[in-house]
Amino acid sequence: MKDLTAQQSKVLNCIEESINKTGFPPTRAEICQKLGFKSPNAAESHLRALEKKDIISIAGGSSRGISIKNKKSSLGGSVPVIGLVAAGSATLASENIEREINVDPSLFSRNVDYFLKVKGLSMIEDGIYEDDLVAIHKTNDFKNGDLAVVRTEDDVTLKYIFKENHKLLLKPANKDFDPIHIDLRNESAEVEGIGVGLIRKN
Amino acid sequence: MKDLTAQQSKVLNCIEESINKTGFPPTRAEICQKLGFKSPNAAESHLRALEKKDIISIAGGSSRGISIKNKKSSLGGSVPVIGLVAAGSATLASENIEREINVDPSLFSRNVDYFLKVKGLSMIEDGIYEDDLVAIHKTNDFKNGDLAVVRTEDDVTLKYIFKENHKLLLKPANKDFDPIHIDLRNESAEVEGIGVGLIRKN
DNA sequence: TTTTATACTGTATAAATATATAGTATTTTT
DNA sequence: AAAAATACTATATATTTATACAGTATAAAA
Repeated sequence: MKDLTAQQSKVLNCIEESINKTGFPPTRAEICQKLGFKSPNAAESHLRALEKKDIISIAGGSSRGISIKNKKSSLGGSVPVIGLVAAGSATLASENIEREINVDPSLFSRNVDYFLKVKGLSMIEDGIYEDDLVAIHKTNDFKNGDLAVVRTEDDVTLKYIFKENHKLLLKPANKDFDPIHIDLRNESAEVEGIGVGLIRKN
Repeated sequence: MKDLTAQQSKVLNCIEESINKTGFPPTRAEICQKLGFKSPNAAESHLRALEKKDIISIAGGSSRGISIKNKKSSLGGSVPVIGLVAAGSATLASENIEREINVDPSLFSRNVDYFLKVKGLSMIEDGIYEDDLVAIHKTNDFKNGDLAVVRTEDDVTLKYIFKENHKLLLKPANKDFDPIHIDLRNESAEVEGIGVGLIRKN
Protein backbone atom coordinates (compact mmCIF):
# COMPACT_ATOMS: atom_id res chain seq x y z
CA MET A 1 0.00 0.00 0.00
CA LYS A 2 1.22 3.42 -0.92
CA ASP A 3 1.87 5.77 1.94
CA LEU A 4 -0.69 8.35 2.83
CA THR A 5 0.19 11.94 3.45
CA ALA A 6 -0.62 13.50 6.80
CA GLN A 7 -3.65 15.27 5.38
CA GLN A 8 -4.92 12.20 3.59
CA SER A 9 -4.70 10.25 6.83
CA LYS A 10 -6.71 12.94 8.54
CA VAL A 11 -9.38 12.74 5.88
CA LEU A 12 -9.48 8.95 6.08
CA ASN A 13 -9.77 9.21 9.83
CA CYS A 14 -12.58 11.66 9.45
CA ILE A 15 -14.45 9.22 7.20
CA GLU A 16 -13.96 6.38 9.67
CA GLU A 17 -15.13 8.56 12.52
CA SER A 18 -18.24 9.56 10.67
CA ILE A 19 -19.17 5.98 9.83
CA ASN A 20 -18.48 4.94 13.37
CA LYS A 21 -20.40 7.73 14.98
CA THR A 22 -23.31 8.33 12.65
CA GLY A 23 -23.44 5.11 10.69
CA PHE A 24 -22.84 6.73 7.33
CA PRO A 25 -19.98 8.45 5.50
CA PRO A 26 -19.49 12.23 5.53
CA THR A 27 -20.19 14.74 2.80
CA ARG A 28 -17.47 16.92 1.36
CA ALA A 29 -18.79 19.82 3.36
CA GLU A 30 -18.68 17.84 6.59
CA ILE A 31 -15.08 16.84 5.99
CA CYS A 32 -14.23 20.49 5.40
CA GLN A 33 -15.95 21.54 8.57
CA LYS A 34 -14.20 18.94 10.68
CA LEU A 35 -10.76 19.59 9.27
CA GLY A 36 -11.12 23.32 8.90
CA PHE A 37 -11.08 23.57 5.11
CA LYS A 38 -12.88 26.43 3.52
CA SER A 39 -13.45 24.96 0.10
CA PRO A 40 -15.33 21.74 -0.69
CA ASN A 41 -12.73 21.07 -3.31
CA ALA A 42 -10.15 20.59 -0.57
CA ALA A 43 -12.06 17.54 0.61
CA GLU A 44 -12.85 16.48 -2.94
CA SER A 45 -9.24 16.36 -4.04
CA HIS A 46 -8.14 14.48 -0.96
CA LEU A 47 -10.88 11.96 -1.59
CA ARG A 48 -9.74 11.55 -5.17
CA ALA A 49 -6.20 11.00 -3.95
CA LEU A 50 -7.39 8.34 -1.52
CA GLU A 51 -9.39 6.74 -4.29
CA LYS A 52 -6.37 6.71 -6.55
CA LYS A 53 -4.40 4.97 -3.82
CA ASP A 54 -7.17 2.40 -3.59
CA ILE A 55 -7.94 3.18 0.04
CA ILE A 56 -11.53 4.19 -0.56
CA SER A 57 -14.04 3.95 -3.34
CA ILE A 58 -16.33 6.75 -4.37
CA ALA A 59 -19.73 5.98 -5.85
CA GLY A 60 -20.33 8.48 -8.63
CA GLY A 61 -23.50 10.52 -8.59
CA SER A 62 -24.58 9.59 -5.13
CA SER A 63 -24.37 11.45 -1.89
CA ARG A 64 -22.12 10.18 0.88
CA GLY A 65 -20.95 7.55 -1.57
CA ILE A 66 -17.67 6.90 0.16
CA SER A 67 -16.70 3.44 1.31
CA ILE A 68 -13.48 2.28 2.83
CA LYS A 69 -11.91 -0.70 1.13
CA ASN A 70 -10.77 -3.82 3.02
CA LYS A 71 -12.95 -2.78 5.88
CA LYS A 72 -12.32 -5.28 8.59
CA SER A 73 -14.91 -6.18 11.18
CA SER A 74 -16.93 -3.09 11.83
CA LEU A 75 -19.45 -4.36 14.27
CA GLY A 76 -20.23 -7.90 15.24
CA GLY A 77 -23.89 -8.22 14.59
CA SER A 78 -26.05 -10.41 16.68
CA VAL A 79 -27.31 -13.23 14.51
CA PRO A 80 -30.17 -15.51 15.49
CA VAL A 81 -29.86 -19.28 15.49
CA ILE A 82 -32.92 -21.00 14.07
CA GLY A 83 -33.66 -24.45 15.42
CA LEU A 84 -36.74 -26.23 14.20
CA VAL A 85 -39.06 -24.11 12.13
CA ALA A 86 -42.61 -24.38 13.40
CA ALA A 87 -45.02 -25.35 10.65
CA GLY A 88 -46.56 -22.39 8.93
CA SER A 89 -44.48 -19.81 10.74
CA ALA A 90 -41.94 -17.42 9.30
CA THR A 91 -38.44 -18.78 9.61
CA LEU A 92 -37.26 -15.82 11.61
CA ALA A 93 -40.29 -15.70 13.87
CA SER A 94 -39.23 -15.32 17.47
CA GLU A 95 -40.63 -18.72 18.43
CA ASN A 96 -38.06 -20.34 16.17
CA ILE A 97 -35.07 -18.46 17.53
CA GLU A 98 -33.01 -20.69 19.75
CA ARG A 99 -30.35 -18.18 20.71
CA GLU A 100 -28.31 -15.33 19.32
CA ILE A 101 -24.62 -15.30 18.63
CA ASN A 102 -22.25 -12.53 17.78
CA VAL A 103 -20.47 -12.96 14.52
CA ASP A 104 -17.79 -11.02 12.78
CA PRO A 105 -19.49 -9.97 9.54
CA SER A 106 -16.21 -10.21 7.68
CA LEU A 107 -16.14 -13.90 8.49
CA PHE A 108 -18.40 -14.88 5.65
CA SER A 109 -18.54 -13.69 2.09
CA ARG A 110 -22.08 -12.43 2.36
CA ASN A 111 -24.19 -10.95 5.05
CA VAL A 112 -25.47 -13.62 7.42
CA ASP A 113 -29.10 -13.19 8.39
CA TYR A 114 -29.40 -16.26 10.54
CA PHE A 115 -27.89 -19.61 11.36
CA LEU A 116 -29.88 -22.71 10.61
CA LYS A 117 -29.25 -25.61 12.92
CA VAL A 118 -28.99 -28.70 10.78
CA LYS A 119 -31.40 -31.54 11.43
CA GLY A 120 -30.78 -34.95 9.97
CA LEU A 121 -27.98 -36.36 7.92
CA SER A 122 -29.02 -35.48 4.41
CA MET A 123 -25.93 -33.33 3.69
CA ILE A 124 -23.38 -35.41 5.52
CA GLU A 125 -21.34 -36.36 2.47
CA ASP A 126 -20.42 -32.75 1.95
CA GLY A 127 -19.33 -32.18 5.49
CA ILE A 128 -22.55 -30.78 6.88
CA TYR A 129 -23.45 -32.67 10.04
CA GLU A 130 -26.37 -32.75 12.40
CA ASP A 131 -26.42 -29.72 14.71
CA ASP A 132 -23.99 -27.81 12.56
CA LEU A 133 -24.98 -24.16 12.19
CA VAL A 134 -25.24 -23.19 8.55
CA ALA A 135 -24.87 -19.46 7.94
CA ILE A 136 -27.76 -18.30 5.78
CA HIS A 137 -27.80 -15.21 3.63
CA LYS A 138 -31.41 -14.28 2.98
CA THR A 139 -32.12 -13.99 -0.71
CA ASN A 140 -34.33 -15.62 -3.28
CA ASP A 141 -31.65 -15.26 -5.87
CA PHE A 142 -29.65 -18.43 -6.41
CA LYS A 143 -27.52 -20.30 -8.89
CA ASN A 144 -27.91 -23.95 -9.74
CA GLY A 145 -25.91 -25.97 -7.26
CA ASP A 146 -26.22 -23.46 -4.42
CA LEU A 147 -26.89 -24.74 -0.96
CA ALA A 148 -30.34 -23.36 -0.35
CA VAL A 149 -32.92 -23.12 2.38
CA VAL A 150 -36.15 -24.00 0.63
CA ARG A 151 -39.63 -23.72 2.04
CA THR A 152 -41.91 -26.28 0.47
CA GLU A 153 -45.58 -26.65 1.22
CA ASP A 154 -45.04 -28.55 4.42
CA ASP A 155 -41.36 -28.29 5.24
CA VAL A 156 -38.26 -26.17 5.38
CA THR A 157 -35.23 -27.98 4.07
CA LEU A 158 -31.56 -27.45 3.34
CA LYS A 159 -30.41 -28.94 0.05
CA TYR A 160 -28.54 -28.21 -3.12
CA ILE A 161 -30.91 -26.52 -5.50
CA PHE A 162 -31.25 -26.85 -9.25
CA LYS A 163 -33.94 -25.20 -11.31
CA GLU A 164 -34.96 -25.97 -14.86
CA ASN A 165 -38.05 -24.24 -16.17
CA HIS A 166 -40.89 -25.27 -13.87
CA LYS A 167 -38.94 -28.06 -12.23
CA LEU A 168 -37.08 -27.71 -8.99
CA LEU A 169 -34.60 -30.32 -7.86
CA LEU A 170 -33.51 -30.42 -4.22
CA LYS A 171 -30.51 -32.65 -4.01
CA PRO A 172 -29.14 -34.05 -0.76
CA ALA A 173 -25.52 -35.04 -0.22
CA ASN A 174 -26.22 -38.51 1.10
CA LYS A 175 -26.80 -41.53 -1.09
CA ASP A 176 -29.32 -42.89 1.42
CA PHE A 177 -31.57 -39.92 0.74
CA ASP A 178 -33.62 -39.36 -2.37
CA PRO A 179 -33.63 -36.07 -4.25
CA ILE A 180 -36.84 -34.07 -4.02
CA HIS A 181 -38.52 -33.15 -7.27
CA ILE A 182 -40.96 -30.28 -7.24
CA ASP A 183 -43.16 -29.31 -10.11
CA LEU A 184 -43.82 -25.63 -9.58
CA ARG A 185 -47.02 -25.86 -11.59
CA ASN A 186 -48.58 -28.06 -8.94
CA GLU A 187 -46.65 -27.25 -5.79
CA SER A 188 -45.26 -24.10 -4.34
CA ALA A 189 -41.71 -23.70 -3.11
CA GLU A 190 -39.73 -20.70 -2.12
CA VAL A 191 -36.02 -20.12 -1.67
CA GLU A 192 -35.48 -18.40 1.65
CA GLY A 193 -31.73 -18.04 1.49
CA ILE A 194 -28.48 -19.65 0.60
CA GLY A 195 -25.76 -21.14 2.75
CA VAL A 196 -22.60 -19.06 2.90
CA GLY A 197 -20.77 -20.78 5.71
CA LEU A 198 -20.86 -23.14 8.61
CA ILE A 199 -20.05 -23.32 12.29
CA ARG A 200 -19.58 -26.57 14.16
CA LYS A 201 -19.22 -27.10 17.86
CA ASN A 202 -17.46 -30.25 18.95
CA MET B 1 -39.08 -4.94 20.79
CA LYS B 2 -42.31 -4.24 19.01
CA ASP B 3 -43.02 -6.46 16.08
CA LEU B 4 -42.33 -5.23 12.64
CA THR B 5 -44.79 -5.63 9.83
CA ALA B 6 -43.75 -7.61 6.79
CA GLN B 7 -43.16 -4.44 4.81
CA GLN B 8 -41.20 -2.79 7.58
CA SER B 9 -38.97 -5.86 7.77
CA LYS B 10 -38.37 -5.64 4.07
CA VAL B 11 -37.38 -2.02 4.36
CA LEU B 12 -35.07 -2.75 7.28
CA ASN B 13 -33.54 -5.56 5.32
CA CYS B 14 -33.05 -3.27 2.39
CA ILE B 15 -31.20 -0.80 4.59
CA GLU B 16 -28.97 -3.53 5.99
CA GLU B 17 -28.26 -4.80 2.53
CA SER B 18 -27.31 -1.38 1.29
CA ILE B 19 -24.94 -0.75 4.18
CA ASN B 20 -23.46 -4.17 3.72
CA LYS B 21 -23.05 -3.93 0.00
CA THR B 22 -22.20 -0.30 -0.62
CA GLY B 23 -21.04 0.84 2.79
CA PHE B 24 -23.70 3.47 3.20
CA PRO B 25 -27.46 3.60 3.75
CA PRO B 26 -29.95 3.90 0.88
CA THR B 27 -31.95 6.91 -0.20
CA ARG B 28 -35.73 6.88 -0.23
CA ALA B 29 -35.65 6.48 -3.97
CA GLU B 30 -33.32 3.51 -3.76
CA ILE B 31 -35.59 1.78 -1.26
CA CYS B 32 -38.53 2.38 -3.59
CA GLN B 33 -36.64 0.96 -6.51
CA LYS B 34 -35.61 -2.15 -4.65
CA LEU B 35 -39.01 -2.85 -3.19
CA GLY B 36 -41.03 -1.72 -6.16
CA PHE B 37 -42.68 1.34 -4.67
CA LYS B 38 -43.64 4.15 -6.97
CA SER B 39 -43.72 6.99 -4.49
CA PRO B 40 -40.84 8.18 -2.33
CA ASN B 41 -43.34 8.68 0.42
CA ALA B 42 -43.87 4.92 0.62
CA ALA B 43 -40.28 4.57 1.76
CA GLU B 44 -40.47 7.69 3.88
CA SER B 45 -43.45 6.52 5.91
CA HIS B 46 -41.97 3.10 6.49
CA LEU B 47 -38.80 4.75 7.69
CA ARG B 48 -40.78 6.92 10.07
CA ALA B 49 -42.55 3.84 11.36
CA LEU B 50 -39.22 2.12 11.94
CA GLU B 51 -37.96 5.23 13.67
CA LYS B 52 -41.03 5.32 15.89
CA LYS B 53 -40.39 1.70 16.85
CA ASP B 54 -36.85 2.67 17.71
CA ILE B 55 -35.31 0.32 15.18
CA ILE B 56 -33.51 3.00 13.21
CA SER B 57 -32.67 6.64 13.62
CA ILE B 58 -33.00 9.22 10.90
CA ALA B 59 -30.70 12.22 10.83
CA GLY B 60 -32.76 15.19 9.78
CA GLY B 61 -31.65 17.29 6.86
CA SER B 62 -28.97 14.99 5.65
CA SER B 63 -28.92 12.53 2.82
CA ARG B 64 -28.72 8.83 3.53
CA GLY B 65 -29.01 9.72 7.20
CA ILE B 66 -30.34 6.34 8.28
CA SER B 67 -28.62 4.30 10.95
CA ILE B 68 -29.69 1.07 12.55
CA LYS B 69 -29.91 1.18 16.31
CA ASN B 70 -28.99 -1.58 18.72
CA LYS B 71 -25.69 -2.39 17.15
CA LYS B 72 -23.92 -3.50 20.25
CA SER B 73 -20.17 -3.54 19.99
CA SER B 74 -19.00 -7.09 19.94
CA LEU B 75 -16.56 -7.60 22.71
CA GLY B 76 -15.96 -11.12 21.64
CA GLY B 77 -12.23 -11.41 21.82
CA SER B 78 -10.17 -11.10 18.72
CA VAL B 79 -8.82 -14.51 17.78
CA PRO B 80 -5.94 -15.01 15.36
CA VAL B 81 -6.19 -17.22 12.31
CA ILE B 82 -3.09 -19.30 11.73
CA GLY B 83 -2.31 -20.18 8.14
CA LEU B 84 0.81 -22.13 7.39
CA VAL B 85 3.13 -22.51 10.32
CA ALA B 86 6.65 -21.54 9.37
CA ALA B 87 9.14 -24.26 10.18
CA GLY B 88 10.68 -23.86 13.58
CA SER B 89 8.51 -20.97 14.61
CA ALA B 90 5.97 -20.84 17.39
CA THR B 91 2.48 -21.47 16.11
CA LEU B 92 1.22 -18.15 17.37
CA ALA B 93 4.20 -16.15 16.11
CA SER B 94 3.04 -13.03 14.32
CA GLU B 95 4.47 -14.21 11.03
CA ASN B 96 1.97 -17.05 11.04
CA ILE B 97 -1.07 -14.94 11.78
CA GLU B 98 -3.12 -14.49 8.68
CA ARG B 99 -5.84 -12.31 10.14
CA GLU B 100 -7.90 -11.83 13.25
CA ILE B 101 -11.59 -12.49 13.66
CA ASN B 102 -14.02 -11.62 16.40
CA VAL B 103 -15.71 -14.56 17.98
CA ASP B 104 -18.45 -14.90 20.48
CA PRO B 105 -16.76 -16.81 23.32
CA SER B 106 -19.95 -18.66 24.07
CA LEU B 107 -19.91 -20.17 20.62
CA PHE B 108 -17.61 -23.01 21.48
CA SER B 109 -17.45 -25.24 24.51
CA ARG B 110 -13.94 -24.23 25.45
CA ASN B 111 -11.91 -21.12 25.11
CA VAL B 112 -10.57 -20.67 21.60
CA ASP B 113 -6.96 -19.53 21.41
CA TYR B 114 -6.63 -19.54 17.67
CA PHE B 115 -8.08 -20.83 14.44
CA LEU B 116 -6.00 -23.18 12.36
CA LYS B 117 -6.60 -22.98 8.65
CA VAL B 118 -6.74 -26.53 7.38
CA LYS B 119 -4.30 -27.58 4.69
CA GLY B 120 -4.80 -30.77 2.74
CA LEU B 121 -7.55 -33.34 2.73
CA SER B 122 -6.47 -35.66 5.51
CA MET B 123 -9.60 -35.10 7.61
CA ILE B 124 -12.13 -34.89 4.83
CA GLU B 125 -14.12 -37.97 5.81
CA ASP B 126 -15.10 -36.32 9.05
CA GLY B 127 -16.27 -33.13 7.46
CA ILE B 128 -13.10 -31.12 7.84
CA TYR B 129 -12.18 -29.60 4.52
CA GLU B 130 -9.29 -27.64 3.11
CA ASP B 131 -9.36 -23.99 4.23
CA ASP B 132 -11.81 -24.72 7.04
CA LEU B 133 -10.90 -22.90 10.22
CA VAL B 134 -10.59 -25.27 13.13
CA ALA B 135 -11.04 -23.63 16.52
CA ILE B 136 -8.15 -24.64 18.73
CA HIS B 137 -8.12 -24.63 22.50
CA LYS B 138 -4.51 -24.56 23.66
CA THR B 139 -3.74 -27.41 26.00
CA ASN B 140 -1.47 -30.42 26.16
CA ASP B 141 -4.11 -32.38 27.94
CA PHE B 142 -6.09 -34.66 25.68
CA LYS B 143 -8.15 -37.82 25.57
CA ASN B 144 -7.67 -40.60 23.07
CA GLY B 145 -9.67 -39.78 19.97
CA ASP B 146 -9.46 -36.02 20.37
CA LEU B 147 -8.81 -33.90 17.33
CA ALA B 148 -5.39 -32.51 18.12
CA VAL B 149 -2.86 -30.08 16.77
CA VAL B 150 0.41 -31.91 17.07
CA ARG B 151 3.84 -30.52 16.47
CA THR B 152 6.21 -33.19 15.29
CA GLU B 153 9.86 -32.68 14.57
CA ASP B 154 9.27 -31.16 11.16
CA ASP B 155 5.59 -30.47 10.92
CA VAL B 156 2.45 -29.21 12.56
CA THR B 157 -0.50 -31.42 11.82
CA LEU B 158 -4.15 -31.83 12.68
CA LYS B 159 -5.22 -35.42 13.35
CA TYR B 160 -7.03 -37.64 15.77
CA ILE B 161 -4.67 -38.55 18.53
CA PHE B 162 -4.26 -41.81 20.42
CA LYS B 163 -1.56 -42.50 22.98
CA GLU B 164 -0.48 -45.81 24.38
CA ASN B 165 2.60 -45.83 26.57
CA HIS B 166 5.42 -44.46 24.46
CA LYS B 167 3.52 -44.76 21.21
CA LEU B 168 1.59 -41.95 19.62
CA LEU B 169 -0.85 -42.58 16.80
CA LEU B 170 -1.99 -39.70 14.64
CA LYS B 171 -4.94 -40.88 12.63
CA PRO B 172 -6.34 -39.07 9.61
CA ALA B 173 -9.94 -39.29 8.45
CA ASN B 174 -9.17 -40.18 4.87
CA LYS B 175 -8.46 -43.68 3.67
CA ASP B 176 -5.95 -42.33 1.15
CA PHE B 177 -3.77 -41.12 3.99
CA ASP B 178 -1.70 -43.30 6.27
CA PRO B 179 -1.73 -42.96 10.02
CA ILE B 180 1.41 -41.53 11.53
CA HIS B 181 3.14 -43.62 14.18
CA ILE B 182 5.51 -41.88 16.51
CA ASP B 183 7.73 -43.58 18.99
CA LEU B 184 8.30 -41.02 21.69
CA ARG B 185 11.54 -42.72 22.68
CA ASN B 186 13.10 -41.78 19.35
CA GLU B 187 11.10 -38.78 18.16
CA SER B 188 9.60 -35.79 19.88
CA ALA B 189 6.03 -34.70 19.49
CA GLU B 190 3.95 -32.22 21.36
CA VAL B 191 0.25 -31.59 21.57
CA GLU B 192 -0.39 -27.91 21.08
CA GLY B 193 -4.12 -27.94 21.47
CA ILE B 194 -7.33 -29.66 20.61
CA GLY B 195 -10.04 -28.81 18.14
CA VAL B 196 -13.24 -27.58 19.73
CA GLY B 197 -15.07 -26.32 16.69
CA LEU B 198 -14.99 -25.35 13.09
CA ILE B 199 -15.84 -22.48 10.81
CA ARG B 200 -16.27 -22.85 7.09
CA LYS B 201 -16.68 -20.14 4.51
CA ASN B 202 -18.36 -21.10 1.26
C1' DT C 1 13.86 21.44 -15.68
C1' DT C 2 9.50 20.12 -16.50
C1' DT C 3 5.95 17.51 -14.91
C1' DT C 4 3.21 15.63 -11.39
C1' DA C 5 1.35 15.43 -6.85
C1' DT C 6 -0.01 17.92 -2.75
C1' DA C 7 -2.75 21.37 -0.59
C1' DC C 8 -5.60 24.44 -0.60
C1' DT C 9 -9.44 29.09 -1.63
C1' DG C 10 -13.47 30.55 -4.12
C1' DT C 11 -17.47 30.25 -7.07
C1' DA C 12 -21.02 27.96 -9.46
C1' DT C 13 -24.50 24.61 -10.67
C1' DA C 14 -26.75 20.34 -12.13
C1' DA C 15 -28.31 16.55 -9.90
C1' DA C 16 -29.50 14.04 -5.83
C1' DT C 17 -32.28 13.90 -1.87
C1' DA C 18 -35.29 14.75 2.06
C1' DT C 19 -39.47 16.00 3.05
C1' DA C 20 -44.04 18.20 3.00
C1' DT C 21 -48.71 17.96 1.35
C1' DA C 22 -52.86 15.86 -0.71
C1' DG C 23 -55.22 11.71 -1.58
C1' DT C 24 -57.15 6.70 -1.38
C1' DA C 25 -57.86 2.25 0.68
C1' DT C 26 -57.33 -1.41 4.04
C1' DT C 27 -56.44 -3.25 8.46
C1' DT C 28 -55.88 -3.00 13.37
C1' DT C 29 -56.69 -1.08 17.74
C1' DT C 30 -59.40 1.22 21.08
C1' DA D 1 -68.09 2.76 15.89
C1' DA D 2 -64.31 5.80 15.76
C1' DA D 3 -59.52 6.44 15.73
C1' DA D 4 -55.10 5.14 14.54
C1' DA D 5 -51.86 2.64 12.05
C1' DT D 6 -50.56 0.56 7.70
C1' DA D 7 -49.66 0.92 2.93
C1' DC D 8 -49.38 3.03 -0.64
C1' DT D 9 -49.76 6.84 -5.40
C1' DA D 10 -48.75 11.40 -6.98
C1' DT D 11 -46.70 15.90 -7.11
C1' DA D 12 -43.81 19.56 -5.62
C1' DT D 13 -39.84 21.92 -3.79
C1' DA D 14 -36.28 23.61 -0.73
C1' DT D 15 -32.04 21.91 0.50
C1' DT D 16 -28.18 19.02 0.27
C1' DT D 17 -24.57 17.43 -2.19
C1' DA D 18 -21.33 16.12 -5.78
C1' DT D 19 -18.65 17.94 -8.89
C1' DA D 20 -16.69 20.92 -12.36
C1' DC D 21 -13.87 25.03 -13.30
C1' DA D 22 -10.55 28.76 -12.24
C1' DG D 23 -6.84 30.02 -9.43
C1' DT D 24 -2.46 30.10 -6.16
C1' DA D 25 1.45 28.00 -4.00
C1' DT D 26 4.76 24.43 -2.56
C1' DA D 27 7.03 20.07 -2.67
C1' DA D 28 8.41 15.85 -4.87
C1' DA D 29 9.38 13.01 -8.80
C1' DA D 30 10.89 12.25 -13.65
